[in-house]
Amino acid sequence: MVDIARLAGVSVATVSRALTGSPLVTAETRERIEAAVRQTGYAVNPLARGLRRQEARQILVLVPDIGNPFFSEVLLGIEEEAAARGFSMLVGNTAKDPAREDRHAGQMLTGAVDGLILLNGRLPPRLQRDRDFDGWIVAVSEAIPGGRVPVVGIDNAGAAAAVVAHLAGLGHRRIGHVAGPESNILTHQRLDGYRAGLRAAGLKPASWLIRHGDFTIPSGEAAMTSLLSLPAPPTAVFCSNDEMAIGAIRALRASGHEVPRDVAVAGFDDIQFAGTYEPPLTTIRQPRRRMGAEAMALLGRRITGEPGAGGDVTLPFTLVERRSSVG
Amino acid sequence: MVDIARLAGVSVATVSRALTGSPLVTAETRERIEAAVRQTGYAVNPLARGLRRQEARQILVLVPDIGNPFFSEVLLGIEEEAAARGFSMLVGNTAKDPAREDRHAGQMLTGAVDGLILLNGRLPPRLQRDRDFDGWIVAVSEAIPGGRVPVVGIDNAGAAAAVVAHLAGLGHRRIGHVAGPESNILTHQRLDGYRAGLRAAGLKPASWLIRHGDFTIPSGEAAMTSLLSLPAPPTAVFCSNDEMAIGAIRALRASGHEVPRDVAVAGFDDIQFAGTYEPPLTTIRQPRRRMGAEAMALLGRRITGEPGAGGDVTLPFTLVERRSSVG
DNA sequence: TTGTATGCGTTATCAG
DNA sequence: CTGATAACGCATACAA
Repeated sequence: MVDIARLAGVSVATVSRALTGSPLVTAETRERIEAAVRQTGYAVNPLARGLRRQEARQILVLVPDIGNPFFSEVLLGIEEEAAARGFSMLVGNTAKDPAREDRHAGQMLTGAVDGLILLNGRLPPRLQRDRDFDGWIVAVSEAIPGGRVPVVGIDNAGAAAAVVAHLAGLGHRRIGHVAGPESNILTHQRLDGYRAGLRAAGLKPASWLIRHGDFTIPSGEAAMTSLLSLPAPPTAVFCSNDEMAIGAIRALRASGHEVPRDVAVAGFDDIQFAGTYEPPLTTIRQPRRRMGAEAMALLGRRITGEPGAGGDVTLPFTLVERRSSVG
Repeated sequence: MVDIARLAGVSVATVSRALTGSPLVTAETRERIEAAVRQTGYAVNPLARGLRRQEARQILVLVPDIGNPFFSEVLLGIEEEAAARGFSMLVGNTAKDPAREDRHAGQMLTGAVDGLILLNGRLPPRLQRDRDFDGWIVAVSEAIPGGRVPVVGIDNAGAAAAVVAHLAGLGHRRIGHVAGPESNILTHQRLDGYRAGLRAAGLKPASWLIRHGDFTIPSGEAAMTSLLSLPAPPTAVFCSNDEMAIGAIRALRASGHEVPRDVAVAGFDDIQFAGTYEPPLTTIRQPRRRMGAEAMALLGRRITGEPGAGGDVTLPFTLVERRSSVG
């Protein structure tokens, strides 16, 4: 910057002003400075600026598994909105490990990042005690226990109920459910919606039609296999995510059943391969990319202290009817 | 830090030395300082440290599409290795847009990041002219034209040849190929391998058995449809990635062919759903996570100036034989 | 072994 | 409108 100043024949203070778009600079002076910048290829040092301004213009996203397509699509939305707002995106993989969560969360304390987006369903331990950062944390998809963190997501219970309504509308009366892990908030929201959907269709929720998986394909296979061993197996199954639905279909196929003729199957999320699978999967489409973008927008507003920052954001979902349920 | 100094009754310089692990500190003094740190929850400001040391302890990964499972798994490997080495990972989505590439690449020039990992097959324009950063750039999977950047990946030609050998070994004599985009380096490497594999099996490469797609499912469908319209369609098809292989299978199914009975299909990459698809896909498994980790390790060594930094890294691939080819 | 002083590159305050 | 200068938080050369 001192070089630019010399080249343009002004002080560094003026260079700084010109570069930050201050109105206190003559058009002519500004032009000289910009010429010097172009000539030298100079670029402001973000570390120095950040140190001075006490901000980093970076945000951190904590993800349990970057490799999971659901999360990576959310990341895409976050990145685009972040870039549009002049923020860079740091990504930390936590693998649901509290120690890693804390290590990454340390970047909030040190000022390395200005905000935090959580995709992993909970606050890192050290942030649970420390409420100082509450205003700079946003969650996506999965609500954070404690209710301190605003969430950007869909109405999971409503979506689950919509799936059940669809299945019931097809004439099914024994509708099973492959739920997620017990501890997961989404599991409960979707389970509640499943029950509500049954009641709305005049059916009685029965706990023996419910199995818990862990959102993986093998767990969906195991859950379906278990359901099939029932004296009166379900004729339709709503799975809490698409991976488990694919697992369920595999189990059905392995035991000689045809989908949806013998058993209808529905998933949740509309991951990339849901529409390509054989049979294509009936599922709930979540606007993942938009969820990411909205979360970043909300966080950005909070960081820059814009007035209408707002709280929770609920986005619309879509029930996508495909061959796994409607043959 | 000044607080810590006061608390421990030493100067900030000593605190700094203690925190950076300098040997010039009494065990006893160090203990007092560490106690003060624990008590206050103090953490070093990375911006200040970075400004002083002229480093950021951050690296940037440029990805064409974060949402693509292939890339996101590589990211996972990069993140883990980066974290292990004390680096944070910034991710920039380029969508193959040179303007975005340049915007992100600017972080190299400003010193916001210490290194760059390329997953998008080319150098950002502004870095093509400027060779100053050559030592701090590493590519994964896809070689960068110009040969200035070390690549971490597999022997793509060898892998393609292995697939063809497998297909030929099954008795196929008309083996088609659905290649990637013309401009892509991987396309050419795999195309070369395909031809080499044919010759090794005593078959003659024929250009009419080759179609180009763009690595998407629909493009694979279109390519296969086109191949099927041939007077003598191939009895086996090697696709340059799994998405196109899935597209090919869809096209075959749509036109009443059964896989692999009528036509055998093989893909490349072994993405998550390759093994779950119906039929499960014969493909080449790339060690994506490890590729990411090795790339970060290489970059880390270069940044810290370790002696045996090395150049290109070629990792082993695996031919995974599944039902799409061996029925 | 520890303390003092300086500079890393910017921005903001205060004069002019 | 512009310039001089202090301060952001830390690491290091130099003294002690």
